[in-house]
Amino acid sequence: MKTVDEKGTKALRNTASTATLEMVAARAGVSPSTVSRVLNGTAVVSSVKRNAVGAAIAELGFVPNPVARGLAGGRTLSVGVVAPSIDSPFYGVVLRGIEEELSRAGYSPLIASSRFDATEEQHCIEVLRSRRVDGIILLDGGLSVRVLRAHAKVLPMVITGRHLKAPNLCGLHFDNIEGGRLATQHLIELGHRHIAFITGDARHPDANERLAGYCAALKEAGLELNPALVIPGLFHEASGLAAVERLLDSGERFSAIFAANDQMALGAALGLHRHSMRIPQDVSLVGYDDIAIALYSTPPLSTVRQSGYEVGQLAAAAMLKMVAGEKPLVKLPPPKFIARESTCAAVDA
Amino acid sequence: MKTVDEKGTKALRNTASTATLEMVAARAGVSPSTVSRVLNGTAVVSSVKRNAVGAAIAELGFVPNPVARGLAGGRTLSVGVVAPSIDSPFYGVVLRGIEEELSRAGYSPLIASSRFDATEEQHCIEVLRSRRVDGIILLDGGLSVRVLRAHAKVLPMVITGRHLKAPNLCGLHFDNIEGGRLATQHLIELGHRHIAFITGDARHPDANERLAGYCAALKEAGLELNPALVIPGLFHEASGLAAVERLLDSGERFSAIFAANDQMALGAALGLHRHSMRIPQDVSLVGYDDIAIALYSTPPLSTVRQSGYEVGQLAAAAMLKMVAGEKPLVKLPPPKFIARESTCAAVDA
DNA sequence: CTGAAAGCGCTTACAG
DNA sequence: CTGAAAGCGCTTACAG
Repeated sequence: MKTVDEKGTKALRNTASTATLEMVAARAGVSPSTVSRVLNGTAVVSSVKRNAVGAAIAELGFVPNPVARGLAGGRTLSVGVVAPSIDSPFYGVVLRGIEEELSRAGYSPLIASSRFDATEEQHCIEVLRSRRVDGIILLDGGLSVRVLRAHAKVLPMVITGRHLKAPNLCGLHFDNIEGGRLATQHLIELGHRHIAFITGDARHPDANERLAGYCAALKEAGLELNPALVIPGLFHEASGLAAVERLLDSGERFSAIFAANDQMALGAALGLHRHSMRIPQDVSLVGYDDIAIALYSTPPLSTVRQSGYEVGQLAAAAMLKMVAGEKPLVKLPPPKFIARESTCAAVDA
Repeated sequence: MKTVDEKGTKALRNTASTATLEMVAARAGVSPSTVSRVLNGTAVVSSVKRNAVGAAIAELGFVPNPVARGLAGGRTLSVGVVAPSIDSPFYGVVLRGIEEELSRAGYSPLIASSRFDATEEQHCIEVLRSRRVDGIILLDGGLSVRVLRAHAKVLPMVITGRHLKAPNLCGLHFDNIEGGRLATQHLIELGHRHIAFITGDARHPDANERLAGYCAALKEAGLELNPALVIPGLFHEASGLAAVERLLDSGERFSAIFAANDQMALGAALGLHRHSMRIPQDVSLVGYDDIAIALYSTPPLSTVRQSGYEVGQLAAAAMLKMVAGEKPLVKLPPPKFIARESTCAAVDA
């Protein structure tokens, strides 16, 4: 981290809030309206005046005040983001992707946390709207399509985790079925026949789709689905740990575990460790998401990559398109299996 | 995640932006000035009018528009937060602490990421100020005291990772020396005599203080400091992994490793695993911070707890005090050693 | 292509 | 204790 001193002090002086649009107008010898027009490209302005305004802006170091813009009915250059949790390994990088993409365009995110509760989520949206955000990005919310549509009547909405294509409403959705299939296929190819699956929170579409992918892969391979090997989880580490305990208690035979996300896989890894079962020698383990720490778990976790950073970036880019009045065209990358060290060939293959 | 439907649609109607202060004034039969006064408690208002206003507010479901407030020179009820990174396991929960504390008081955080760069940090501050935030919380920045003081002249600042007590400026700082000492003492008490230390980024005060604590504990125990056992790290997993490789290459004898943060400890754990060294049987390992995943690493990591959530909460609370014109009184909890399963008695004790 | 004017929703001296 | 008025910094019809 570099140290800023003289530089910082200097920057302090010509701070954004000093110059106003009115001062720019005076300096350029035009009316405030004209300045506003060149700023927003909202009308054709003669090149002479346009240049004069440009020069005045540069000389004064003028930066439009987003607050005033917001009040005047224009854009606030801010977009609301409601995340179920701001400090999860997955949503954290999604937020980073959003923040970077947005700030590159001069926009700021206004982040609110719904704590995995739809009522809170609704409240967050209201708060954000009262702050005049130009649009709202919802990360995996629990709101119905009807409610979403209603919001989209008022301002552009981007929502992840769902397929949706209504006016002013854009859904970003990974192919979780394919991802679930990929992970399961990998295990099957390694010779595993008894593959346990730790589900995610069933209220989450992603969770059910990954399960569907697991089932599909088994079926394609002609393997029977053993319901006793499907253990409910809740997407967090503790539930992964508990799932392994249940699995072991059940006495069912298994040589591999596929957890519906990395956090549960990490919990499962600890559970196996507690019972002195080695990964992957005794049990192969696969997660989902490829969160940052997956690379540094011991052993490094094989997983399905679903880049949170990209989700964030694409969601922000879609929002930027929408506020610009253009149609967003989002194409999410397909899920990809990442083989690391938590999987190996089944011994009883 | 509960599903909201009818409820959501309803909430949509009486959205915050509908009623204005003017409407409240009309309904209560008073002037807008009076409404503003009861809203802000900025002057004594007769109880009759106060009640009338209160009733009107309730009936209309009025919520003041923060944007208008901001423009009018009042508070925006928002505070800027600049974090080196928004998706790190440590800063993530700090942000959550801030968000929860702030939103409880009706404030919203405006989060910007400096990407560990002081120039970026300066830029973030400017952006936040142009957005008229009521104050700024800086997480571990690289700005000089002079620059901070200059900013504090204009708006309240809270900064973590430093001891500072200037007007309008409040520093929150954990006792890292004590924390470093605690971790090292624990290892010494277990009989370890050759304890390696993986440092943090030296440009970070925390890093040096933890090192100082390590040195102090060795000295107190009458152990000599072996410089070859102090390996530079950068606070991320990769550097922890690399540090173990260097340590092993050096041929120095060691039975324990103390990493200046949990992320490096996790990297170190992988490094040891790669060389078939078991934790804690072959090498004891201690981290610092107690990030969420420390509890689920294999084995669960012994560490020094420095609650990021509390840092966030306290920083936000201090800011709330300052914007209210009161003196913040922050008392951080002392660091605490958390013994888990990555440490055990030295075999050659 | 360009200005003057009104207005966004609040706050804050200024007068009572 | 309370109003009328001006103003925060911009945008946007409305007229040319």
